[in-house]
Amino acid sequence: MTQITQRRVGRPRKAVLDRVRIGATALELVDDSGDFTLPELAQRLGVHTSSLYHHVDGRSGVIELLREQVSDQMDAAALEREPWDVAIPAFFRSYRAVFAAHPRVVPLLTTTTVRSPQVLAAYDRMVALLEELGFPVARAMEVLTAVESFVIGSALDLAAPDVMWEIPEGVEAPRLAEALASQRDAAHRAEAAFECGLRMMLAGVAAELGASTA
Amino acid sequence: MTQITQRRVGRPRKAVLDRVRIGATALELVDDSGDFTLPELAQRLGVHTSSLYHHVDGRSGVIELLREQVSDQMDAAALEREPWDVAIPAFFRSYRAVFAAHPRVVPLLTTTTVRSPQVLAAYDRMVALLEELGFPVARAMEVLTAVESFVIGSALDLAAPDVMWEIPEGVEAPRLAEALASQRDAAHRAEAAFECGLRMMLAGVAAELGASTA
DNA sequence: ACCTGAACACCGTTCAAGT
DNA sequence: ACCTGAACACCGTTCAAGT
Repeated sequence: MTQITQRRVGRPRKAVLDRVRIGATALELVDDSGDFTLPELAQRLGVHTSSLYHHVDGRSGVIELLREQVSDQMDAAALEREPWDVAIPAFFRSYRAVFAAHPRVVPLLTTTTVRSPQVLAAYDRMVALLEELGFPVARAMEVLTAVESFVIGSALDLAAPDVMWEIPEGVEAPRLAEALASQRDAAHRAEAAFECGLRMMLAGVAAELGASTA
Repeated sequence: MTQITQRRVGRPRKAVLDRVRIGATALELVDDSGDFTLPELAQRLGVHTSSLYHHVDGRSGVIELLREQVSDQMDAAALEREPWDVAIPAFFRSYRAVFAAHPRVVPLLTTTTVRSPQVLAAYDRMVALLEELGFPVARAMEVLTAVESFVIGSALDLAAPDVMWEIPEGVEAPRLAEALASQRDAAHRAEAAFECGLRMMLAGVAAELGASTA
């Protein structure tokens, strides 16, 4: 019986790795376990840790791939809709929906800069929309950054433990305790708060516009 | 010449470490370098890594201490003011100010649950305020969580690199590019966006109240 | 109770060797 | 160009030994 042993050393005829496969596998890993290490990732890919360095710039490079993976799933086309107060919430809902599907990646992506072409295109479009509404450029950026902060915070809320607040023994917080007790499950809670905040933000845009043109 | 060599082994007469000193030193370290390791922390404290385990539960325990350090600096008393639309922004400004003073700790604190008595007292008071305004409990929690998400996102913005968005070569985003160019320095930018968002959120509270009681 | 020093498992990164 | 295997520095955690 001839054992066909695959060659184990040297360059394979066809590359076994590519950036997309690495990114997709890393996303799976984070979805499953909440974090990733390069050895774990390499194992899932059936490869040695050092092989990864031929395709990505170490751990931080993998995080970049994670960002690309989720960015690609956002619905940038949502911003083509009319009018602005349909387009903007539609985009941010898709933004949040992607993170709701992958909550555990959120903490990994909070610190770095946005470079994704699609996401940049979306923000470019939003700046244009806000300017059309009558905001001067500087004000448009303030509004946009404020909304962005809210959305990022809401995404983090998805990754948070079931309870955002926990009242230890001996601490008096009766109103908060009652309010916490009245909440539904975690997923519903986070979504309701997001929708509420989105409405508040849109009301805020209108108010800012009034103040800005007056 | 008699060399007075300090004893180096066994329990010291008086404990050299305590939780507050560990927390304060960890905060310094994160302020300086953006992160911390237990060996680094131990070195600053003039002690061996393993000594830390007599006072805190490893690395995650140190992160808890960091949370306590910053929570203690928030102005929970701000919520005693009147009326509500002075009290609430005053509290969140102090909340943000603490993180503005320690931006690099923010990414370390995003995932865990709030347990700090002072902060819980603040949220308890805010629930009460919102209920007095006429919100049912469930709605009050939605509003509060939305504002909290915005504030956390804004705190993260402080830790972010100078530019939140970066347009790579070949990517078309003329409006966004222009808007980015018009911005002032990072600190000013983040603060202006925060103040703008806070105004928007307050306008949103008013709008929600109208919708809720109508 | 509290600090030490050694030990362990694990991680990220580098690099020469192989095709 | 791309995978391997060994190597290195470093980290978090544990624990027996010492006072």
